[in-house]
Amino acid sequence: MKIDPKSSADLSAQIAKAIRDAIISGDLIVDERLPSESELADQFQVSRPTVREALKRLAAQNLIRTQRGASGGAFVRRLSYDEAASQHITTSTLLLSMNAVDFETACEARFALERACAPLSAKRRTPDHLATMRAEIHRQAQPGLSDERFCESDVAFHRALVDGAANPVLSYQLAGAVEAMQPLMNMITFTQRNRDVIIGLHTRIANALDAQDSAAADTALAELTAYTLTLGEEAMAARAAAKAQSER
Amino acid sequence: MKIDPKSSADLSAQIAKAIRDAIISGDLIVDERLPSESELADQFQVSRPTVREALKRLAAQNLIRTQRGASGGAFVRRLSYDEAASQHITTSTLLLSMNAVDFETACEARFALERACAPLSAKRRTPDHLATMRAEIHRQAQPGLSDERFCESDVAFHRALVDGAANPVLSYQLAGAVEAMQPLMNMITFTQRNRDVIIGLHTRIANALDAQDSAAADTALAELTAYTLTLGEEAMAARAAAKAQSER
DNA sequence: CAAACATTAAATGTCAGACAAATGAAAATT
DNA sequence: AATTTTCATTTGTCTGACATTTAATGTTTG
Repeated sequence: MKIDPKSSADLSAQIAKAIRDAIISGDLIVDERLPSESELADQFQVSRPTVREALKRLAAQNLIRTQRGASGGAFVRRLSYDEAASQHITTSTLLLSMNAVDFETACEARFALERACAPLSAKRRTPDHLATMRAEIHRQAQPGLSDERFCESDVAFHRALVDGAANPVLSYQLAGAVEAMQPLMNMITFTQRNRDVIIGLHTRIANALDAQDSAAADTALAELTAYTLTLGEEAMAARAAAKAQSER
Repeated sequence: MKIDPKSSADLSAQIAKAIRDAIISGDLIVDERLPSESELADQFQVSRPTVREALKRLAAQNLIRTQRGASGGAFVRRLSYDEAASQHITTSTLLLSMNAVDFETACEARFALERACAPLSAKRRTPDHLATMRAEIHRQAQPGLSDERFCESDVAFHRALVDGAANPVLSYQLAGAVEAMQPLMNMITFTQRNRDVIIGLHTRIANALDAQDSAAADTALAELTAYTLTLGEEAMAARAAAKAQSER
């Protein structure tokens, strides 16, 4: 584990990279303790604050955890699915908002990926998944539900669908696509009619998964994709019109 | 933007969270300059090293960039697709290796997602994508190619397939699934016969996309999935046998 | 002897102040 | 007018110190 003193990059960035590489390559294994900050400072020939900045970078990526006190220190952390998913969601959300990704692109990506899960979910969904989906459908039908809550429930429904595939890697990957859509979905105003259509399609999807009918699930998902796209287009058009109005 | 002095969490973590939230909520926009480190230290009532640790956390997530000198400082950074994808790949790879994800699970996830891209790719692939795929197929057929290079080319082929869908969000999401599989694929020893089968399937996929025949592409991908799975199982069985041997 | 308590050492968390290095802008010079 | 010099600002790094947490050790006591 060495750094290049001639490099123009920050020392803390170099040190972080050196340790990160050691973790990725397997030189440092899960729950192994890193040398203390003073020892690392000696090893890399830098001061302790510089080492600390490097460790904070790694902590931000959930690669290490630190513990105070005697026999404390920095330990290589086992990355959990939940943590990885939450990181992934944050990054995806920021990526979409900062690059002004249009509704169509995000929507297409999300539903394409979800349709990939449907056949597996039809095969493996448990009663638990079905119950979650039906509970969310019920919630979506409640009168007086705000648009935001409706979207939240929509996300929960689709996550249950994805989780039904019983593949944690798939769930992790999909979490980013599904959750990152939420800010975009929140721009839509859902009329009662809109909701009825969506709830109807959700019900068809749940029934199809219940009957382990993969083809029916796919058809319903395709229809939901098309419908969501038209809703999104309408919302974007309405926004554009409102903007033109305010600028006049 | 405030922090809770009573919280047990590190001050630098709290400050990083406060700034991160401001970025996510849109209070801080792309290319906006943050206050200088001394000013932030005053605002949050902490010392400059503490502020610096917080900023390094954000830098590790590519949320800010820093510039030295007069009129320098920390600026909110636009997250690019490439950066987000590379972060996603690192996280996915670590997640798989640290949690000892089995070949079957990862493989299933990867191909399920890829098959979701195939219809879109059949519709939109450009001559460029087809050329890349054919070039990689040609590379895969070269004699004396190491297993590692073969896998590398395989990844390049599949990324071209995904990119053919012309949906950057999809490409970003898939990058994690495809690249993270590489370490697992590297455990496989590809015989000439194995390679021939894979190259044949790759050719069928390229031809199908060329002909914009989505169904044919899906069939070939399904066969490739099944074949890769058997190869993986054999490799894992061989590994287990070798281990049993060495323990005897 | 065992359990409760006090002590201690090691480690991270935080702070204060200083200097180095980079950099853009203003001032001085040619 | 163009070039060079100076200068103020800001991040990068270092030194040294103190606070806080925590486990291990030692001590006392029932």
